[in-house]
Amino acid sequence: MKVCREQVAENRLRILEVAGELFKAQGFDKVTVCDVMKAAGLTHGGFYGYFKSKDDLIAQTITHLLSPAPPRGGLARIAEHYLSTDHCGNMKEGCPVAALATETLRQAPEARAAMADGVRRRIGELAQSLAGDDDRAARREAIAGMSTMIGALILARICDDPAMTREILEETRMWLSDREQG
Amino acid sequence: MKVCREQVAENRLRILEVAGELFKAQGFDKVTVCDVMKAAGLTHGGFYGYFKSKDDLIAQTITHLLSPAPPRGGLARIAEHYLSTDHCGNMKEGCPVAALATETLRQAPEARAAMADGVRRRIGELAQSLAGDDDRAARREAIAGMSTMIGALILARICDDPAMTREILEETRMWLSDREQG
DNA sequence: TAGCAAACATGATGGAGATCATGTATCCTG
DNA sequence: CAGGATACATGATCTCCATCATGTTTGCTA
Repeated sequence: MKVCREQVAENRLRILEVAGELFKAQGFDKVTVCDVMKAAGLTHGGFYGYFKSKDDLIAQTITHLLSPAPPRGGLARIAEHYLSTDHCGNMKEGCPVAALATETLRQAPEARAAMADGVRRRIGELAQSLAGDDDRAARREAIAGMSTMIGALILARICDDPAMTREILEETRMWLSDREQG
Repeated sequence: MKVCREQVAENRLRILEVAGELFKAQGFDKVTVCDVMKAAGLTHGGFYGYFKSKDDLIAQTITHLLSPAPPRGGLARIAEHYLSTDHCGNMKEGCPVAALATETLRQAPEARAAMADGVRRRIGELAQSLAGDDDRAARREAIAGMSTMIGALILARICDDPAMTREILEETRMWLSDREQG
C-alpha cells in the first residue's frame, strides 16, 4: 500500500493530530507508538519512516500543538472560553499547556524546548493583545493572567466534585473580570 | 533481617517520603517500585508487604504529601515563598500540586480522589487565612490566588531561559501584591 | 513499461518493570 | 527459650512496548 506524495504529507499530519489528542488526554507515557499509529489508521511498522523515535514524535507533536495562535481579546473575554465547563471537560481538544506542561518538563530536552518556545510566543501574543499605553503592564497582565487561567483549569479538572469544579471556574472568571474593570 | 515494630512504621514513612520526592521530581511513570525501595534503603521484594500495588503507593503518597498544612498569610506573603527561584528550582521538595496535579488526573481513581481532597482542603485553609469581612470574597481570592501561583510556577519551570523564568515569577508576585493593595 | 525506491504491513527482538515465589533471619508470644 | 510469624532479600515470571528486520505492494522515473 503505497500512496501518492500528498497522501504521505497528509498521513504525517494525521499522525501529529491524533498524537496530540492522545497525549493531551492520556499523557505521554501511557500512549504507545502503536496506539498513535492505530488511531491514525496505520500500523506500528511505518512509524519509523516518519519519526526517529517516540521522543521525536513527542517534540514534534508539541510544536504542532502550539503552532496555532491563541484567541485574542481581553482577559475576561478569553477566560470566558478558557474557563468554560466545556474546555474543562475536554482535555483532548483543549489547551496543550494545561494538559501537558508538567509532564513535558520530564521529557527529552527537545520536547521541553518546544514547549518553552510555545509558551514564550503565546505570552508575547497575549501581551500584544492586551497592550494599552503601558507595555510593561500589558506583559505583566499577560503573564499573570495566563498563569491564573492555566492554574484554575488544572485545579478545576482535579476536583471530582462537579460543584467545586464549577466554583473554581466561575470564581476565577469573576476575579479576572473584577481585575480588568478595577 | 527483621527489625522491631517501630522500625517497621519508620520504614513505611521513609518509603512514603522518598516516593514523594521521586514522584515530584520524575513523575509517577518514570519512577519504578524498585527505585523507591532502593531510595528507602530496601529492596524491591519487601514492597508488597507495605502496599497492595504501585497504584496504592501513589494514592497513599499523595495523601501523605498533602497532609501538612500550607503556610498562612496574605497572598503576597505566601507568593514570596511560593514564587521564589528556590521553590521553582526545587521540584522534589516543592508543592505537590504544581508538580503532580496534571498527571494525577490520569492515575487510578483513588489517587485522583486523594489529590482532589487535598486541594479542597487547601483552598479552604487559604480562604480562612484570607478571610476578612466577606467570606465569599476570601474564598474567591483563595481560589484565584492559588490558581495564579500554581500556574505561574508551572510556566516558570517550563522556560529554559532563566531570565524568562525570573520574569514570570517576579511579575506574578507583583501582580498579586498590586491586587492585594488595590 | 521495467525496475527501483518509497510506504507500509507483519512479525521478531530485547529490555524494562510490576508482581509473585521462595528462602532466611530475626522478632515476638507463650 | 521453642515455635511461629514477620520483614525482608533474591530471583523468577510475564507482560508490555520501543525499535528493528523483512517482505510486499505501488507510485515514480527513465
